[in-house]
Amino acid sequence: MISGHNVVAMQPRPRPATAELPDVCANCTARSLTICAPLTADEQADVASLTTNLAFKPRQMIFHEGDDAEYVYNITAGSVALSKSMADGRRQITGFLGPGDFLGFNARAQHSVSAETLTDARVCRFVRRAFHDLLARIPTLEHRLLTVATTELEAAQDQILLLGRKTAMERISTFLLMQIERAKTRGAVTNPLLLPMTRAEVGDYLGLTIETVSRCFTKLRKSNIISLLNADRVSIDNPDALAALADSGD
Amino acid sequence: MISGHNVVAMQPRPRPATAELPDVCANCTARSLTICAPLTADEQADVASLTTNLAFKPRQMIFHEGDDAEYVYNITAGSVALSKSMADGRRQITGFLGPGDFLGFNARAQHSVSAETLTDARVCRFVRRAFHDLLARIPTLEHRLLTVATTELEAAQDQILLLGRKTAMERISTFLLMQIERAKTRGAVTNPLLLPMTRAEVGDYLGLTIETVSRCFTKLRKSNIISLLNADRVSIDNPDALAALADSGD
DNA sequence: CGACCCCTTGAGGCTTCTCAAAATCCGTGG
DNA sequence: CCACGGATTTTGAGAAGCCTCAAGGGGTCG
Repeated sequence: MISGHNVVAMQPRPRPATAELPDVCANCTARSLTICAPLTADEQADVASLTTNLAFKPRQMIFHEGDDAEYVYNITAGSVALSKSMADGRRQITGFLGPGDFLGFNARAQHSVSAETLTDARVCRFVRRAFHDLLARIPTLEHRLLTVATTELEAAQDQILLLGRKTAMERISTFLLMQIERAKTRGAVTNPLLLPMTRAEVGDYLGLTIETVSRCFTKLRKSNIISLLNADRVSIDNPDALAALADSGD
Repeated sequence: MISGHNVVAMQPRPRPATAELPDVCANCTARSLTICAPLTADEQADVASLTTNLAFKPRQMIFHEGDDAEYVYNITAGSVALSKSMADGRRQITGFLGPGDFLGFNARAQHSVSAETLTDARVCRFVRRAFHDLLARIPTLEHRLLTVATTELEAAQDQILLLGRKTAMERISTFLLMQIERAKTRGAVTNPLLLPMTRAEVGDYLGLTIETVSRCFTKLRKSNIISLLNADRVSIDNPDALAALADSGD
């Protein structure tokens, strides 16, 4: 058996048990405004009229790799993991997304990754075709999306460097720093840092096994660089040491 | 010493010895047409008026990671490698580009990767600011660029899966199949396949050492799946076996 | 023809993975 | 409030794949 993921027995793709929210979600419009600003009031109404708001529970699939890309989503609350899997069950998480991020915006007609919630989550859903029409109507929106896409591309390049050339300790250190930055950007508490993902998910994101992830956390703890208040609550005691480890090994 | 690249002694960033071509390159306009089609004649003239055409020799840097992103480039001929490096010289190639691909189109004001030619190459260069103005003037162009960016993002996700979860044999097999697809898309000869990059560059792309790359090629050769006519000319004798190896290990 | 560079091959070591078991956490129910 | 059960995390021992270091082979260009 090759490295990879504790195989979750490839379920026959249960459709997500989504719950339609009662009305157009105020958060969504607010978020879209944040993302696509500056839009006119008419444009905002245009965007809002196309959205359906959905709520997901933790560990629910929003869509699967290979599915027809019928919808485009914008996350309004919660965390989502994007992943790709191989036939034998090995899994790679390509990114963690949060409020404001787009999901399922593909060039092709099929989704290239799967999307699974890590926490309770809410999304605005657009019919794909309508979303593309919307982009054609609102160049500001398309421009904004291009900026988002190139930013994601840069993040992907960072991840490629991490996976191709960094050691386990460097990956974990980089990951923790990344999560701290995310929390800052979101205005969340950065210390102690809350990790919404399991060790298995961290491993699947960093190209490591769950055991290696755990061992690295332990090593950081024994070096007094972090403390584990909880499996998913990390106190960052020595950020400088963490930054040093992120680029120069152990 | 950690895995990585046969250190090329971090040169003090020699400026590229570029050569200005005499006039607006016909290829460039044609290429832009290919890429941004359908543009009106006026729009084409608009694009062409902004370009400077440059020629590069093999192994020349077009720009470095961290440099101010003064220009955006479009490749009209030749191959280019994008890479990121770590302080100790470990290098990761994030992608190989060819005719029609854009270079240096960033959200940020600094380049996030370095760009180096693999072969003789020609590029159309745009002043960054002028290029962004151009996008604002020609929504068709911006739309096309968004499609390009999302396509590149999907390629990056494939690369992330490869680096995070595939074995050396799987990486090499996947790589060869990828190169065959590229050649097909370009209308180039697919068999024997011409590899414009060295073993070191293949290694830096696949997150492997030069020795491991070489050993995998040898193994494929001894399995009668490929033949090496030359270090950089590969005959693909059993594409099906290669495809099988790409996803299921050795 | 020789020098240089790149590629190939070999031997040994190290990081990470695999397999296994113990410890801890957390929700549930008494 | 405490006990129980399942899941997750941690820890340990051994194996394996890939890397490191080293040397030899082959092609190209002056």
